[in-house]
Amino acid sequence: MTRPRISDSAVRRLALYLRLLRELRGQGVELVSSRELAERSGATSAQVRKDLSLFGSFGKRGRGYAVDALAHTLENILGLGQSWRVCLVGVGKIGTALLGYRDLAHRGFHVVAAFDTEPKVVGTEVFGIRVRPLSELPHVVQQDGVEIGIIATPPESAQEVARCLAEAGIGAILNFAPVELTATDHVPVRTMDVVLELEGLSYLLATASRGDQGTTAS
Amino acid sequence: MTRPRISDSAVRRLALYLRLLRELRGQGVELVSSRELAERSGATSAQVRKDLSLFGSFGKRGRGYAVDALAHTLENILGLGQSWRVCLVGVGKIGTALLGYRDLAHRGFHVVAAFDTEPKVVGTEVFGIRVRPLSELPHVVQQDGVEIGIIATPPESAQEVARCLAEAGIGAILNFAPVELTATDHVPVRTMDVVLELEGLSYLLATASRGDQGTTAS
DNA sequence: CTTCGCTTGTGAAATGATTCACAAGCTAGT
DNA sequence: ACTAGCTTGTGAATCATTTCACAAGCGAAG
Repeated sequence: MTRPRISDSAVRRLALYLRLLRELRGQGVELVSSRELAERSGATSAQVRKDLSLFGSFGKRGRGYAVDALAHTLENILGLGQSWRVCLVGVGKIGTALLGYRDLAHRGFHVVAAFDTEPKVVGTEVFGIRVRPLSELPHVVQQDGVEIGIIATPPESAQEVARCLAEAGIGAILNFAPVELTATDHVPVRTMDVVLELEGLSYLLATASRGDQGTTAS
Repeated sequence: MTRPRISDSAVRRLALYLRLLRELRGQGVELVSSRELAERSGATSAQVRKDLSLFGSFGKRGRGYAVDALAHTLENILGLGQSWRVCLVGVGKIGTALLGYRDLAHRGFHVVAAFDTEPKVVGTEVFGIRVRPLSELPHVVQQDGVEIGIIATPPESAQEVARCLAEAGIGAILNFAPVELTATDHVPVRTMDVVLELEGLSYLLATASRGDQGTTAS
């Protein structure tokens, strides 16, 4: 019941634990140890216990954690007991792929509106969602109580769209455009950038092939 | 010229700096200060200087950093002077979107092969890339020297594909399937998970709407 | 009822990352 | 040549996260 400051990486791990717990629940498993959760999530058992203990004591010593109860607790903490209304801005290739991604709805994220500026796209239906002109965004977000906005526009427009979403009272933004979004005070933004991830891998490859011919033991 | 251990987040920032530097270079800017880079990248100026100083001294006191020279240095460090060969496994919605994403090639990541198991897709051409049967993966990866593999399969197959890529001698993996990949020793994996990101935002929304009515100052 | 094996919960220690603060140094202007 | 105004590079300090290590507790078995 305490509400501690909790880091991004901790939240991510908690979401991962929840995913595993749901899977285990589906398999009829009733108890799971921190060691087991750790193995499946790539963390250490101490880390798992520390993460979970932030919010209280949910485990039974000697036995582990009750899968179903812990799943419900995490759902509460993460706000995943309820479902969220999401809107999508930018129905290009990525946007279309997202609209067709059934898992979003299954996991509680319902895309209730989509927007674009391109006249060829506006008015069409994509995977059952009608594409509206961007100008309707403020009205729809307020009217329908949209909580999360996904930006899948070209990078040039992303900042402007973010500002627009923020002004319309959106609660959070998931950004696929490869730019750093600023000036969205109070609205948390998370950016997913394929190229940036690839560049991170490039660094590892480059250092591995250069000096780091280490670990050539045996 | 030193090769320090460098954290993931630092690498990400360096890639971001590089992106900004290239933009500035395109605008004809020759010098940039740490303060300016910081503003545009969302970091602090001290952070920028610390990051850059890990690899040597590139700046001129009183003036800043030479845009072009620093860009080249970062390209070297990150391995982004060269181009990389990438293969894609899983030509579904996300896979198709990736194949159509021109920026990958522009940034030096060339998709040279695509694989799938679905008979309807195998043999077709998607955005100019012929889709091959998965069975050809080991041969192609070795023959063409593919360095990076992108997994865009359903989660059930992802682990198996990762193992296959690793055995074929791939250097790194970018994973879009919502599972933790293990058993790929020595092969770095980076996972991009839309749902996990949304769940992170969900946590923020949930805590914001619950107790945390703080910062309600006038 | 006692013992044994296993697991949690958690202070304390270690490690890692970021911020501070300032000496050193460059450039332009006088 | 000197001063004024910026900016870098970096040790030290702060802050955050992860790992360690172990007492406390549970349940099964005898």
